[in-house]
Amino acid sequence: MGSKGQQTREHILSTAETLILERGYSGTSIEQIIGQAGITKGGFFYHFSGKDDLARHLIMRYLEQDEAFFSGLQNRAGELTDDPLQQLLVFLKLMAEAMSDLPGAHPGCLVASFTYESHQFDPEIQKLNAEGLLSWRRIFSAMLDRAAEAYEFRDEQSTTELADMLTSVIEGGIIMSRCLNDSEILSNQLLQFRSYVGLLFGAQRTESARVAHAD
Amino acid sequence: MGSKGQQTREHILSTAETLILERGYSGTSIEQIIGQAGITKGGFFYHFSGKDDLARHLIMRYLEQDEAFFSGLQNRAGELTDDPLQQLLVFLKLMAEAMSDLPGAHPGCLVASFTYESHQFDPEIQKLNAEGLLSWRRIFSAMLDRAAEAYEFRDEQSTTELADMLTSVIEGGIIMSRCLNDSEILSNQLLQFRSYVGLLFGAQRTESARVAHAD
DNA sequence: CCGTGAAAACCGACCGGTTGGTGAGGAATA
DNA sequence: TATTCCTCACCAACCGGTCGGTTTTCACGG
Repeated sequence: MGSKGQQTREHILSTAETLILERGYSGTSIEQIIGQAGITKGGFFYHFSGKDDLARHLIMRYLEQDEAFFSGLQNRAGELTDDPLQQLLVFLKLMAEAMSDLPGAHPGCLVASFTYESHQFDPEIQKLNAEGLLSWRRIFSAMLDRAAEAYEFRDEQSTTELADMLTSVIEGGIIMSRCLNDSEILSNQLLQFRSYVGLLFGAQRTESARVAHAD
Repeated sequence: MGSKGQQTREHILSTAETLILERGYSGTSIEQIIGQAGITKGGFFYHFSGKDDLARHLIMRYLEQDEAFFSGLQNRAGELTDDPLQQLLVFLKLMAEAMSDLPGAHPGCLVASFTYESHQFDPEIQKLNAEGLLSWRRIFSAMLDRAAEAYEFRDEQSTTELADMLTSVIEGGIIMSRCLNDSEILSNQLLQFRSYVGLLFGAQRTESARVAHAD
């Protein structure tokens, strides 16, 4: 499949992503990337026109992979249950398990990394970054809307805000997991959010044990 | 008060913090900092022994300021109500208002910024960073514990996980607010978390009306 | 199966500019 | 006037990026 060039290109991208998540974008030199990837400067600049070009391809790749990951979980949840709320709860549980299964702490989110260095990037990359967040909002709020339609929503909580809360909890959980080097935190936070959703929808059980009883 | 030197030192620190939150630590050169602060390189190195020394003083300063901010909110909440749960809910509301009142999006959290560049820093700074997160966990879980003692906690949810959720929601909310340039997101996320706490403690309504009545 | 030629993939020396950092000395301050 | 505070010229290392040249790859005619 992938020609030699495509393989190298992909190898550069994945090496660069790892390094950048550890050291930041400005803190990662092209020399470090090529040293780690085992190629030379000329090889790098054959594949990318410059460092910004690398950055652009990095987020695009990251957003694609992330969306594939989410839709994979969504599909599995859809196979396991037909109820929209249950699908959401299963989705969250699966994600929590996936995060818990990671070897070591979560490597980090490229969108967050770039956001904390936003002045280094041209508007195009910043826009891609923001669109990533918005696409997650879309994915999550769509699931919430389906659940809200099937069940009656306890109050008029905006599904957008709830969707954003999931993103927030993920981003914040990643930071805490990394900083404290405790991979359980992110997973626990996802389950806390799941519990919140359960309470909001008035669902009676989330886990094997029951969690809440409304009113 | 502050002697001339102390003033300059403080000016360097605040200038550096602003720049670093925009551009990252590695992405901010000493020349940029001194250019913005209006001093020369020699002046900078009179106050700090190097860039890492600046970084160390930056987080220490940041953590101090942050703890002062939190305890300020806690005191105000303590003045307004005696009930521990109400204090927590007021605390969260005050924080949400403070975040909403910010001109533009939240400038960012230095702990998060450093975490996404962790390989640039020596273990001492990483430890300071982690201790910052742990101190927030302590502050928040202490408030939650007081509320849990006064009210009976619906289930055995760990207050530590809840405390971490507040930190997560703040960190994640900051990222979203900055990336989407929407200062309301962070504030909304805090209110979502407040609503979760209310539900967990069995409180039925959240807004200006009364918030909780135990069982 | 081989040879071949052109395009694709890669190398590494080199460049100008920037980086973090130094040190000798001058100005402000108390 | 002694200490504190700051300036300025300078440095070696490193940065992103260029470029002329070499190797690999592969379709295609023999």
